[in-house]
Amino acid sequence: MLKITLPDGSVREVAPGTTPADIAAAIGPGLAKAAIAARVDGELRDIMRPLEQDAALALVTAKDEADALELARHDFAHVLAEAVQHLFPGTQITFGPSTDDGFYYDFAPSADRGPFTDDDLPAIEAEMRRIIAADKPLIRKEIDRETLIAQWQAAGETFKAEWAAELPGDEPLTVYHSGDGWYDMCRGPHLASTGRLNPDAFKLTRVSGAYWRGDQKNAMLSRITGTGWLNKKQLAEHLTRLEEAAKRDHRKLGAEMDLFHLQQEAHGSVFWHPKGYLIWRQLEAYMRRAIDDAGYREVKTPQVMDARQWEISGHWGKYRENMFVIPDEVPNVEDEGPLVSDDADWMALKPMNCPAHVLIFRQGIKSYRDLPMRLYENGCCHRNEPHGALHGLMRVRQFTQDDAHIFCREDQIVEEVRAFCALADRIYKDFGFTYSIKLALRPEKRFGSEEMWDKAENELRDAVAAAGLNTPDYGWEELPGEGAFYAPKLEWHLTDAIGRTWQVGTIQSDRVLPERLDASYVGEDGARHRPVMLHRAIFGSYERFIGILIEHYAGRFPLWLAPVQAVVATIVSDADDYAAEVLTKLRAAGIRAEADIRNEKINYKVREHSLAKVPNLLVVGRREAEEGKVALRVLGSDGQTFLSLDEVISRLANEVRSPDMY
RNA sequence: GCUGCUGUAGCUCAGUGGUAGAGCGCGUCAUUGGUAAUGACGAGGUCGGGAGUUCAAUCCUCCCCAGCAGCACCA
Repeated sequence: MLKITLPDGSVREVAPGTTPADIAAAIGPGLAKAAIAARVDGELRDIMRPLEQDAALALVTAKDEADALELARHDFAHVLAEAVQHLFPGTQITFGPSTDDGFYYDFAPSADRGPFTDDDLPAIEAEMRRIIAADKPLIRKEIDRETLIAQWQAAGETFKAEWAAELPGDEPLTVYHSGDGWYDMCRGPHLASTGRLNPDAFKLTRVSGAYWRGDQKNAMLSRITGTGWLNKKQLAEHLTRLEEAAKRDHRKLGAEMDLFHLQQEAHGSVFWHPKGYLIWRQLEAYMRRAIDDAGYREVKTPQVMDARQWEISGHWGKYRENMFVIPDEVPNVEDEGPLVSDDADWMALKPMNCPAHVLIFRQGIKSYRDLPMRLYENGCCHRNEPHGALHGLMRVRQFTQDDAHIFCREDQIVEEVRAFCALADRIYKDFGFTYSIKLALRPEKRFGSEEMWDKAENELRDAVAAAGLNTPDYGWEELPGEGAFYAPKLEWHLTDAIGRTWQVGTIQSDRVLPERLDASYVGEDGARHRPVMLHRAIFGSYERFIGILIEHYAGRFPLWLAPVQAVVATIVSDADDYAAEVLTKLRAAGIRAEADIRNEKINYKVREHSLAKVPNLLVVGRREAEEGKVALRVLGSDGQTFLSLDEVISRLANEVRSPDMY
């Protein structure tokens, strides 16, 4: 007999081969119905999988939401695969996991049919519902590896055969059969039967391409993605969340609020409109105050440099596919012949600012007394990004980084990184972000010795500890293998108002570039030494950061960033003169204000400026004009307050200050 | 770059093998109205670009470009 310990501490003796489902049934019919899986010694398992030894057993029900969702999503993927193979014989199955909000399955469609399209989804959904309604048992079986590979090959499932052959270990593999002979190789666990899924809790959302095993060199598979939940309500809530996120889309709000636009003649580069550029200028001014205080000095470096310089820095060899290159000669103006000669010299638009900053450092002889030297640049970079990667402001081909390089001695690294952590902390909090910090450790392909990496990683660890940020509150985590090829890096991941995360800030120590560009300083000993170079950014790029801010604030910028901080709206034209007076005073107080004296009803004006997300609406009619007051309506509130003009001015003048000016 | 989808007025979208329509916006006129849409009239597009099929293409076919969703990429 086996001794099975339940969560309440009680022990049941059962015969070997008893399943968790049997035990649930023995406890009570309610539990038997609710139990969907089991945790056996902590491991999530099928409820129908026989117990073979003494174990601690906990039955899993829908109340264990994380487990229940994981099981359901995994099963949805399984049902999706079966449905597709029913409907489209000849389609090969490959791989289909659960995801954060659902599941997907990658298929290799038959050659004559080609990839799936959106039009196929309704039929597939219907077939999935049929399979769920059929309530087919999902039966786990162990199968000898060679047998399975032979079966897959016989069935023409070459991807599965490849996968099975390469799975590590030599123990038997597991497959899950669903009723009528269909099966997929899968570690499991699964629900006991397809009928455990809620047919109204999933939706196929898209088809797309995906490379086999995530490698561009491999075949392009056809991926069908769905979202899956435990019940209809959860699905509806999820769809609502997606709609809410879509409302914040910076591309949509950017157009509606007249902040910027993109067009195909300059795809990947932004046309900033006056209101959008106003936000940019606020951020720029804010950042300049911050870096001035922190002991940086601002520089400006060339947009175009000779290809030979990029060869020396290593970019020509490692990064050229992302660079825009320019012939260093007068283009051929004749109708005939090539635009440039075969032996043209080449220049390139800078994709990064770091080499230029080293070149500034190298001018003249630097002493240890000059260190740390912190050079900051609003550096406009161009990168020839793959077209499919471009996305609004988030991924562009021309962008401006808040980029700085700190040249310092080895013994200054920890303090410099610590100070940067403090600076970043203050800045992110000013924008209302929380964040987590990750340390990306040495990747497989890397330069430098193990000793150098040990040292570099420890320096960053020490600095984060010195800043007090290596705690769970700051999501402190180390990411093995994620570092740059020349250095480990610290990454700041912001969490926005609706819980999404964005990687923006970074600092990384670099001993490679100073070497390549032969940067040196004279030490106390009179000898030449290599400085270490810390690459760092807080916004990352102005473009992307503004994109993130638009979505974070849903377009309702805090007052100091709002392009238009107040609108004076008249009710009757008799108040026009007074409105002009109010406008003048607002502007004199440094408030970005406009007047709306159009011949429109006040309802119309309120609606329009509210939709335009103007933070303060100052309504003036005859009464206000006579009494020297305004009716202040603050965005997001229903009512209005009547204040004297002086009160409103002093109140707004106080509120429009940026957070670092308090 | 790869797979799929999309591309009609400033915006959102409808539509048809016989050279296009709505709402909003815009303009003009009337209206001076107290906190989320006053009314009337009017202007505005050759239907992403190129080629082909056809008597005839915005609509069908092909190529190109861009956008969108993923994948890959992201110093």
